[in-house]
Amino acid sequence: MQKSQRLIQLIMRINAKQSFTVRELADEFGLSTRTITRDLQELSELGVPVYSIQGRGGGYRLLQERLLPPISFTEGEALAMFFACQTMDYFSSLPFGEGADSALHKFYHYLPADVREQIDRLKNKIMFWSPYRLMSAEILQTLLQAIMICSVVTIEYKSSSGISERNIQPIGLYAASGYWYCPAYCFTREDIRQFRADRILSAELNRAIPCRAEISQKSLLDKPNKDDLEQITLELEMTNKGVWLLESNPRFGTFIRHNEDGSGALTIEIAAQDMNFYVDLIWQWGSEVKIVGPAEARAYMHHKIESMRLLYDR
Amino acid sequence: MQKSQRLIQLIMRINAKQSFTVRELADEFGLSTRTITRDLQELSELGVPVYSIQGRGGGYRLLQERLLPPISFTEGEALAMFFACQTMDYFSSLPFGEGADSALHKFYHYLPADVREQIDRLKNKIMFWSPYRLMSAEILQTLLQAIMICSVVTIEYKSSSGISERNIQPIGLYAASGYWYCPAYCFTREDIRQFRADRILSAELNRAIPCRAEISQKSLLDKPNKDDLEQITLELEMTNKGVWLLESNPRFGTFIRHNEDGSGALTIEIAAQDMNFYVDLIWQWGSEVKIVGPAEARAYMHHKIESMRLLYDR
DNA sequence: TTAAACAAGACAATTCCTGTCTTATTTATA
DNA sequence: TATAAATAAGACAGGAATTGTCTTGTTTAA
Repeated sequence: MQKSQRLIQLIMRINAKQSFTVRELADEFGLSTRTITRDLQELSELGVPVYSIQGRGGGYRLLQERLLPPISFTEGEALAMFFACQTMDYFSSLPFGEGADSALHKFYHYLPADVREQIDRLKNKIMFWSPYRLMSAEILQTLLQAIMICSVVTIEYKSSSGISERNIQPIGLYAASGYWYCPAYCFTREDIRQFRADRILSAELNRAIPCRAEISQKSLLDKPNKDDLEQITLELEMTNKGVWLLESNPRFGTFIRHNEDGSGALTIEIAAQDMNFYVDLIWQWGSEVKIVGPAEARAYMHHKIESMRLLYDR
Repeated sequence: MQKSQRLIQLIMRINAKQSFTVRELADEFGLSTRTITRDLQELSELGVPVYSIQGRGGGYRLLQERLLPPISFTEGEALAMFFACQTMDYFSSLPFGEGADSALHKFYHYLPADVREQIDRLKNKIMFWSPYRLMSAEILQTLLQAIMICSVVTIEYKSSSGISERNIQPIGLYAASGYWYCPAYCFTREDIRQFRADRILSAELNRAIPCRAEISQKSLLDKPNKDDLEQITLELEMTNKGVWLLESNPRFGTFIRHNEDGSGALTIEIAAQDMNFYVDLIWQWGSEVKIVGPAEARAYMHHKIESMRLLYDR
């Protein structure tokens, strides 16, 4: 193998190991140590971040960084990655938010001029607005670490009824509609609960409590099994505007039955225990969406209206 | 310059041009055409996607793709890019969603084994859930194209009052709380309006109408100047739970005044024309958040309560 | 103190790289 | 149809770069 090709191979090889000795590589490539030494020197001059440690047990190390071998991306891919990283920029509260920022710069810098121009044209024209940056990075980081090493975390959680201390074993983290959520097994409630990360006031790894193996196996994709819960049927009627409002709602959109005059109706099966949640949700649409049944849902609605009257009628 | 280093230079040079002849490069590097031919052959064997066209006007071309020179990323950067691309995956309705997907695979494939393992451990544990995928990619693509070439678009828009046809000149695209929005100059209203992309039923470039230069200059960061609008002061009172609810709301969170008993109050300046919008927003919190003033806001609230009573009391 | 690493110079043998020359082939254009 | 402008690729010799060996140092953990 010629030198020019060997150098590229070397980059990949170095990439795969994080630490190695000259002797090792020399044997691997069937070359003398002198040659490998020279190659490494050259790579170093070309910007590959390796450094050497002399002495027994020494060797070459990658500057705790990893290289990527020369990959080629298509223009579309490069664009996509750029904007993807820009998105991450807004997730600065995430442990690797910082990485995204620096990757973004490297990426941008090495792009061919015309792709860069295209990006410039779009830069201020496309945005992913997200309020996630409001979160404290520290707590997310603790949660993330707990997920990785399957540890229990002691948190202070601020629920509507006040602040309480709990031990939880986090299953994952997900961002949805502007908030970070952490599904976790709660040792107090002895069940899986969703915690909103911004309501966790403090979080600390707690190694005293052994973690539950069956919990650490779970992934975010495992849906809680709601089959065994009592189901009820929610019936709604919508005005024309109500239809328009609900059409784009991922929860209800697909269930709408359209009437000829533009109004609509909707029937959906929900878990009985979620009823109040759904009524509160539907409340936001005011008189555009009417709850027809069940009676308990209507009763809760009446109750809400009554408390509004009391609040405003004096 | 030695061959090994020249090859890396060559990659970058090729990257910058999309098309070139052997002669050109030979002059540029001060080498014979034969050498360059050999180099290109070698690069081709190393996976650089160049191809040649023989005959007059021929030359070498990059396979309509662009290469990136060998960049090195840190482990953190690689992780960030991976998750960023995964995010993009959910934005599959975006024109470059597909690119993100393929970039993701390339990226993942070339990562060193232990970084890959780390990603695997986190893959199902961190997610960015977004409902953007519900959007038709076609319309977003048309809008995006219009933004790039500064063209007018004829759209069918579904507002609450029905479907209408309009000519608009898009300024940008942004994703927020699960929807894509397109701020654009509306030729019908003769003003800038926000269009929700999923309510655009069809979109077609319309080159017949000349675009407005002052509009194509605008970026998403240009905030509409609301200084000249009439301002009113909205006053709210919250229960303990109301405080808890509003704390995490980016619109109100920072303005809360806390009382000793845990309840709170809030004063915020808003544009008079946005009042109904704000009252509708506050409505969702029911009796936890009370509007104290101005009188018009309370009147609108009363009106909403009354129509709810009528709807449910018969 | 020793063994295991890296650091780097010198030099000859060898390999490879490069330019030149050559012959073909392809393709657009006049 | 001829021509010019491209690529494709073989052969070969001279020169340049690469390589291995040998050597002398230095650093560091055990």
